Amino acid sequence: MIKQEKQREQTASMEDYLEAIANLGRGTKIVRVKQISEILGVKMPSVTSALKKLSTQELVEHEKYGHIKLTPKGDKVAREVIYRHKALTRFFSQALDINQEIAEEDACRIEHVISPLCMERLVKFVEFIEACPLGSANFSSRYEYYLEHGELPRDCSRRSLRKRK
Amino acid sequence: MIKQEKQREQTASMEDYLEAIANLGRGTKIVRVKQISEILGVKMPSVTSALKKLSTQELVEHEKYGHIKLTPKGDKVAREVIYRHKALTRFFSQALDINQEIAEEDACRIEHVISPLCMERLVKFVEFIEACPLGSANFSSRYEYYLEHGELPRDCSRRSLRKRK
DNA sequence: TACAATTGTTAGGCTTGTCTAACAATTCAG
DNA sequence: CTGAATTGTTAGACAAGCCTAACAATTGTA
Repeated sequence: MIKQEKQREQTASMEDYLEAIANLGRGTKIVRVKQISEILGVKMPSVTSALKKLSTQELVEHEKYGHIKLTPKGDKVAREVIYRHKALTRFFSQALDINQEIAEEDACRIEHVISPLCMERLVKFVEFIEACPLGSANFSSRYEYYLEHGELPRDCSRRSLRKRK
Repeated sequence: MIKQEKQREQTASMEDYLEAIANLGRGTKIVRVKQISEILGVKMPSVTSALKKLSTQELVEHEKYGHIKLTPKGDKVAREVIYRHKALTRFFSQALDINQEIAEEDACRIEHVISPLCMERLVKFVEFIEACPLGSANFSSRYEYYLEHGELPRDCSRRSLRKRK
């Protein structure tokens, strides 16, 4: 709970705006203030003022009543946020067996505060339990058994492993 | 990145204050404004004003220049935060093999935003990989191998499992 | 006990990010 | 092509949470 020194270059809010713009702008689609406001659950004036702020930071291109587009710099930040978002969602849904909706919600909040190291390890962890045959074949199912019954499955020891179908 | 409807009853800041007071007050120790300010990395006037706010919410007992103490209600909130803090730290350090300092830092931030379900699953997950012999005996070491070499260890299949020492 | 050092509070300012109300531009339908 | 509907912007207010400067209470010490 100790406050930390080093801080992110963008606030959670600004990261949300960048992320939303990136997602809405997929494949040359036109991005509108209204859409951003709906996705983020804020009113349009909040979007306008965020766009102004992001413009002065050269993360977004935006002129009055005109197009909205990420600069390369803004796009880079957005892609990083989206990467964290996806990785977290994947961890929660695949590794922890949490339903998509809640997995997304938590990812939305944690994506703004997790450190690069934890992020990297989480990704490796998911890769690992997906890649390792032991993981995919047995780990998940035993974990699920544990979730459901609150105790370890009978085959949860090396000795009995080969007997599993 | 979609903004969510339901929100916590306390802000991250207020949770931090409650957590700090609980930690400082362990075993009838006297809690001081100065200490809180140092732990949280804020100035004393910020603490005073937070205490005022928490008093009106009946989470803290505090009179001018006097003692600082959590009410039962405040203590409950604090214990929940501390529980999340510890569980997250444990997950990062034990399961992801992240050093204590960074594990704590991330826990400090994530403890304020993680959902009850993800929290619960994370706890179960750590319990599971600690309890399951397969986990403790092999899982960790194989994960560490993977972290270090970026590829799966040779024994990462059921067939070769019994050969492992 | 008195004064110096320390601790705590008050007052007021600042930033971030939200909102509402009012107005302006754009778009669309007839 | 023009007026109505929609979309976007501006202006200004507000809450949270931090800060500094100034002052007040408490504590400790000679």
